[in-house]
Amino acid sequence: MIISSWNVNSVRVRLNHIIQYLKKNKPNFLLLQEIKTESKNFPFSEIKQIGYDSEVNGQKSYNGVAIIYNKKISNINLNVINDEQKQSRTIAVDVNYKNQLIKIISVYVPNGNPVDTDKYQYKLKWLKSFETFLINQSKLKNKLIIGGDFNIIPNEEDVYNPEDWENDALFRIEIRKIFRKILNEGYEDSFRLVNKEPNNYTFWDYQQRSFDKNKGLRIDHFLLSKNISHLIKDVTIDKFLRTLERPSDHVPIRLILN
DNA sequence: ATGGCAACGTTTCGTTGA
Repeated sequence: MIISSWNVNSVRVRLNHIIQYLKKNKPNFLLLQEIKTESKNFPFSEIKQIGYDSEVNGQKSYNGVAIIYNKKISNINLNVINDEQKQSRTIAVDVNYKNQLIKIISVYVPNGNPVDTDKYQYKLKWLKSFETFLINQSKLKNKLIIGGDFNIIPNEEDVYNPEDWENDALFRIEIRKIFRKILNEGYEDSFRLVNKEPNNYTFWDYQQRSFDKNKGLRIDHFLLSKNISHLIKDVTIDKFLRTLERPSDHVPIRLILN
């Protein structure tokens, strides 16, 4: 089974890239973030034409997440946590894989900048309640795959110039500690299980030729509950998508399961 | 070569993102 996750920065602008990606890589699930549209304007029929169904938690202008899939799913859940600002940042489905029930979550964590505003406080509170949800799931011994834009740079090797980012909402110690706490509660950063090399990024800013200079960030992640981490065969970053005309500033990450 | 983002909504600029 193949599961990909991609912050597309507008599903309507990126539709051709998405279709190209589905045809080429044939993931069974594609988790989207920042679709930037209401659910009713999601391109359901264009995606259905190439054999995929879609579940959508949309929002006008900003945020919005979705799951595109070609497997039998159940238990669709918009909003796995209570979002105090009612922003569309999570969607989950269950799938039966090798006789075990696995919950697949597409997540778009708040950015949190600037750090001296309520946007940062919102990120902190949001992450705390997401952490609580994941701890509860862990206690229940549930099997989870969480893919998405976490807006967290986990470590120094995940950013081109760490000293420039020390006080940024993506890299503050306080934020990185929450990420570590989640891992300590029984989750695996799947990419780091298969690749220890620095400078592997999933995002490059549109500005200042960041992609050409490889000035990027690793902020898109696949976390797996440790009770299914043995299923991880490979995790790749599909950097090619950043070279297309009018790309998203993020590229997909792709999880291949045994 | 010596500069330089993009998407949205309502516009033709302000806001947001990372």
